[in-house]
Amino acid sequence: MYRQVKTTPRKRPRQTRSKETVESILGATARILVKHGFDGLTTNAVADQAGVSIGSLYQYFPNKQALVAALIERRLDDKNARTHAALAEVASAPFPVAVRTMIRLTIENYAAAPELSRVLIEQVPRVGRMARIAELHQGTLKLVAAVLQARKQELAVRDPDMAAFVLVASIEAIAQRAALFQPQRLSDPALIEETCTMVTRYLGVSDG
Amino acid sequence: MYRQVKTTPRKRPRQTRSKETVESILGATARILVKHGFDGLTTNAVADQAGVSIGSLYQYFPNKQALVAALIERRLDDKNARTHAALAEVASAPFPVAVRTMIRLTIENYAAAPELSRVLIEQVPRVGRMARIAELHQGTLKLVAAVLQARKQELAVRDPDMAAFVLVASIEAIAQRAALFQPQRLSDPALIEETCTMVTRYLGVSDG
DNA sequence: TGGCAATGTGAGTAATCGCTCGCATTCTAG
DNA sequence: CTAGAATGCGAGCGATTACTCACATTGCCA
Repeated sequence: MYRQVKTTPRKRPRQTRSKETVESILGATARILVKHGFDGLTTNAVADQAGVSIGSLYQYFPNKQALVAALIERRLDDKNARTHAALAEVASAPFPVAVRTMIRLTIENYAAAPELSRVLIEQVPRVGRMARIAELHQGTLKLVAAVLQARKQELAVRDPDMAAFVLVASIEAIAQRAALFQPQRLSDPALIEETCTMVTRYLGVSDG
Repeated sequence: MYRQVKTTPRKRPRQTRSKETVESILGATARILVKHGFDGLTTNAVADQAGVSIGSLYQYFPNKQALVAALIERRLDDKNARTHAALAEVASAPFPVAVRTMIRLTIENYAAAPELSRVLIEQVPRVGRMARIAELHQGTLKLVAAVLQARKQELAVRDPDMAAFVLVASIEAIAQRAALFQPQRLSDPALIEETCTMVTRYLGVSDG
């Protein structure tokens, strides 16, 4: 689709002040991206918002795309860490508890910054990271499938891989759509309840 | 987020040749948008691809955004017509049949042009139509909720509105993710089977 | 056939914006 | 304290692209 651009940093910040500069730049990038999209994300606007000079910006980021790539990387790392921690936490919990926890955490994750999530995903065809996303996503599916496989005796599941795919897609979509389009549902306990109901009934476990 | 741009046509094609011109322009727009994204969608590139002059393009479209807006409109109209036809078709069918039909049609819809679907949705913050999308989406939710409400006696559903939200989000996400990320699943009968299983178990009806 | 409406053309303009580079300032270690 | 590394600055350049406008061609109807 797109020719890939280099997003490797030119220089890495060593001093405190330069680390703060980079943080300011990335913070400004996120704010502008959410508010104005990629079109409104001019490097001069970022530098202005961050309170640094345009030359400083280019010290640490080789081009505009690299700004966005850095945000994407951070977000993927964060999400990956959270997912693994959550899965580790519920690995041996009873299914109803595990299901509820995963759903709750997924909703919380999207509720935190729905617009930023959305707009960053949209930049992927432009700045890269599709392979990383696919890899992390596959990783999550494998973990979920492994959990389903290990406890297949207690579940009404035919194919753990397919079940993992269907469930992950559904839970993520419910969380994302609520966050983006129906934020009032985020504070309605029924959102988690109904999502749990759907999952537990599908798995054939009673809704603890 | 964005300042809205005018996307009203400057002139409407009357003769066959001008209608063909407009079709060529929109066809080229779709192809370039899918292949290169909005960045690569220059009006000169569209005119080249369509085999028309840049001046002709501006005869019918006041600006670049209007090209994309026209594609979005078409897609929304198409999807809306399909959804309503499908819902009318299954309104009185037994639930297992109705569920299977809706899932199959949703998957087929996304399977037809997954990349174009994705990239058009992403242009909405840029060219408008969010209100229209929300309206159509609400319409679909209301229709589904009405069906669930009308047959609540036979379903294990607590709140038809919430159930409609959860189901529509899930089915659409499964279809979209399969189409975009795991196209091999599109030809696997288990995809429809498992999705049907999830829905019918959630609704508390037997999986005809 | 002729006149007017419909349609098509594309060179060129003005604005925007990504990015550079020469210079200035601050920090750190010997 | 000094020298060199680290960091910051911003005017300005060159490339790109959305769009115009004066002119040309085709279609249709009386």
